[in-house]
Amino acid sequence: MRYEVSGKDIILYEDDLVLDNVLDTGQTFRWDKIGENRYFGHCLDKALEISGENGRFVLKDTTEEDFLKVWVPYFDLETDYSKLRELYSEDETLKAACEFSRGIRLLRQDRWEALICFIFSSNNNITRIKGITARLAEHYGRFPTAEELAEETPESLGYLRAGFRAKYAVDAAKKVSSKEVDLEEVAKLPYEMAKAELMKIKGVGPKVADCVLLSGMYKTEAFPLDVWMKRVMEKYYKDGLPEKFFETRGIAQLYLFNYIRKFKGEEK
DNA sequence: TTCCAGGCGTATC
DNA sequence: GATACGCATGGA
Repeated sequence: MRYEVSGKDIILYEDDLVLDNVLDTGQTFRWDKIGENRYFGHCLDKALEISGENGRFVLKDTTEEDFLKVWVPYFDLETDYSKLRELYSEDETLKAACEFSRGIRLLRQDRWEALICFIFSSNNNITRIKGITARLAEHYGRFPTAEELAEETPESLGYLRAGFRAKYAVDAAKKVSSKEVDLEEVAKLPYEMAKAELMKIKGVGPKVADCVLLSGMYKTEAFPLDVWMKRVMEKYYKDGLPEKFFETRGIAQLYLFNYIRKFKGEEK
């Protein structure tokens, strides 16, 4: 990764980044595609328009300070994914998935934002999840804090049209704001303990917890098993994923998920 | 109309 | 601990 300041913009040079494979694959629900290789979205209250392809990107109207403090960590630009892919290439399926899903990265999202967004993701589709989170942020003019959301009720959140998930969001807000579930502390716990803590929140089961642990707390052992990943496991890993991938299986999951959903999905 | 969407809580065995 | 079922909403 290298970059330069160009007027009000930042120019980013990074060969290992494909926006469609990072911002439009169900890892985050806070970005909209506004053109070919062009997205507008948020990390908490920070908004950004990013565009580009083939290793060159423009972060529009971005200070160098925001770039270094917010977007470098968010896009995980300090991690060398080629070393991971080298490891993954020892496995035939993972190798194919990596070749298909070029430029995937694990987003380092805000913990609280990830928790709420993935609560809204359960038994839901990406378009609706984006709509719900957009209405939530629009209502407050920014992404609400846990304290603010804890004042709400499932009824007062009716405008979200989140269905049965509204009560889960309120429960999460109450437990997080009261520190019954202290996200700062949870992030420090080892994977299994952290997962158990998150699952104290209603609406947070194994899958949602793993998504929050992976993209909200960067625990790369977290391995979200949804319907698509269950198909992957049945088809390619009947005896389980090889042990050598355990520590980073969450990132392997990103490649496999995109592979089965976009590529194998089209084959029917 | 019916089915499904990156699941989860609850009841039941 | 495993399995079945309902759940709000909206697009296909």
